[in-house]
Amino acid sequence: MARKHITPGKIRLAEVAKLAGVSPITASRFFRNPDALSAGKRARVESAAKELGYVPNLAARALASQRTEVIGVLIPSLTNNVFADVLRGIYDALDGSRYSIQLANTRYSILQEERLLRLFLAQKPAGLIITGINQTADSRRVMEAVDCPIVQIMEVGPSPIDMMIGFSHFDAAKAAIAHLLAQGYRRIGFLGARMDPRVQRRLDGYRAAMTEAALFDPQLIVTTAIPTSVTLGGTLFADLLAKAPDIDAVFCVNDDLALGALFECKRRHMAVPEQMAIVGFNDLEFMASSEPTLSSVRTNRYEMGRNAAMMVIETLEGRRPAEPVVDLGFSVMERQSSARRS
Amino acid sequence: MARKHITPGKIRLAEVAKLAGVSPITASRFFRNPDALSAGKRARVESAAKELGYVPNLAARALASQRTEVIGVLIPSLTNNVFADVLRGIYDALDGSRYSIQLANTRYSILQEERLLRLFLAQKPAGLIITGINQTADSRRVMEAVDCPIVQIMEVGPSPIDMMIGFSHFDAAKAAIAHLLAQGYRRIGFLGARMDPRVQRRLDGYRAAMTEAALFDPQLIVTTAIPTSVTLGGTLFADLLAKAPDIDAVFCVNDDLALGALFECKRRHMAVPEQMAIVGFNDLEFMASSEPTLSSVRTNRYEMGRNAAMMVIETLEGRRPAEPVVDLGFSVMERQSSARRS
DNA sequence: CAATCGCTTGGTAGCGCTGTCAATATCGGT
DNA sequence: ACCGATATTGACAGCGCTACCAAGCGATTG
Repeated sequence: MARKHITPGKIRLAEVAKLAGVSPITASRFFRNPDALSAGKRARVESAAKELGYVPNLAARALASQRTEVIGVLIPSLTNNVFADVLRGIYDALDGSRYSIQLANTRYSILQEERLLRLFLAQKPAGLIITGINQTADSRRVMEAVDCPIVQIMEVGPSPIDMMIGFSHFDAAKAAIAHLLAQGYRRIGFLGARMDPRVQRRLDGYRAAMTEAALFDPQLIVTTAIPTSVTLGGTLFADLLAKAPDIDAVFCVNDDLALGALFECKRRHMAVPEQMAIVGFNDLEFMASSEPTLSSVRTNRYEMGRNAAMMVIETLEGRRPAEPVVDLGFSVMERQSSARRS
Repeated sequence: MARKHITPGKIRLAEVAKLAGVSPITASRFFRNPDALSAGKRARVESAAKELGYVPNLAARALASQRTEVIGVLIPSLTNNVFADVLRGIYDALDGSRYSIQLANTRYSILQEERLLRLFLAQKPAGLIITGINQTADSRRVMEAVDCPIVQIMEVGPSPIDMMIGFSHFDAAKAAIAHLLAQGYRRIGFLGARMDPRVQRRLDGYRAAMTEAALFDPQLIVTTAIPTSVTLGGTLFADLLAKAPDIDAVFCVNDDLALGALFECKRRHMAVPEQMAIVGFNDLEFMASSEPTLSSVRTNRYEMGRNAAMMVIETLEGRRPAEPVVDLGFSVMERQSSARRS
């Protein structure tokens, strides 16, 4: 005998089948597709499984069926509130389903992403959720070759690998600037941190809006590769004021920067919005309850995660979503910090 | 033949072994314990694996070895910044190791936690990280029966299930109040939300400090079961002021509440700290850059996650940590919002 | 020089489940 | 009563890997 005898207390599918008086394969079917059983056997297997406290061995299942029930999720950051909301949506959608999540953090590196992707795909995931549309050419190739539903999240763009859900960062930033212009602001600064591809597209939206209004001026732009923080928002805003002391508004690529800018204004006794309008991005919870309340661009992060997971599940269950690319849009939340100029 | 023939392109351990000119079992050992091979074979297997792009099949490994290389992590919330930091620590510690993480969200329910725990343990995880010390009696029983390293995180207390890493929420809150008392504040309010066990212990710490100073007054306490938010901080603070208009300071069980209280002070044109001192808890990044800067109790969340994961790994590798219970402490960050009363 | 030891290596037999296909039961229609 | 179609069930083999045991081998020892 090659190994020690079977653990006596261990409950395997065979035990359940024997107690139910059916063959193991029938018991197996009960757990995967109960409708295929006759009502009588279904009830017998069910009660046998409950009586024995049977729990399927997922490793054995994965090995025999050559697939897993794991959905891989690749996100660039665990700290960022934005992804926390997306993740919550994903977990909520998968809660109670047979699928579980394998999470990995790319740290905003597409090379890391490629490495993690290969790692994931080698384990034959049931599906994949990946952030953004800027993968390496190799990553794309690998994903196109693989046979599982893939959803790109956080933004929409041309040529999805498979499915896609998000919104246009370009349009969202442009709309934020349009709002400021409509309120009468003219010298609108731009604050950007971490400059990942999506932030870059927000900058493009800003540039487009300002150029259309014939107000574009590179002096109005301050960016850095440093990860975002409230403190950084204050620092960058100070830099911006040094470069362009005559600005009357500032668009921040996220709400942390906006909050930092607000505090910096307070420190300088600049009235918001009278002397300085502020608009953020994402509309985190605190934006609506600061003093003054801060304008922002609301993005539907929870829904993005939730729908992405649901799109994967539906595809796996053969009900492929009618529309593979979903634009969740955004809305400009106009609050005190960008009220009309007096 | 029971199933279609082996996929031609598939690379299995056997292929690697053949190319390397060794037996499959020797190749297997290379991936699990390279030191057990002679230098020559080790190099041959290594280059064969690389040449073929071999990736082990984890399902087969788990089935054959009767264990997985998955560490289960049970946390109460995905949204809370505090857990985001802990998670980051865990992921960082496990990055590059053979272990992966299975995350589940208990939503602050110990019954959910028990359910998830059973689900996890049925899959024989390599280890387990679980939040807090308030598990159900059944959960405890189940965990004590299982043979894998378990780390309770976020707080320390008596009778660990296995290992434990955190700090005393009681002492931390007490220290925050001691600081306010030392600064001359006397009517110190308490703002609490979500009132989970750890927040409850912060309340106990507050009560102890106030009672010792003969300043305890139940009118000073405002709590709610509602999940925390900045907006809620403002609301609760307003409630507190209605109950006890003569307060001169407020201790908030987390930084979001503290920020909300600060904004509410601004709305009411109450000077901070002259008319109202504020102290938060956790010391999130923004506390140091608000205007005024906000005092808080710094907790070592990232380190907690990181060390917890490392404790699990070390135990798995036979180097059991000398000290199974680690108190990471805290520090009261004294900032403008609780400067000495003038 | 035989006995012993430690280190490496390999053979064998599953781990617990499911894909494939065949066999049987059931059923309505003619 | 017969036929084909459909619904249910089961037998078999094997998914890719590792636990267990045994054997080979050179070095060490009395």
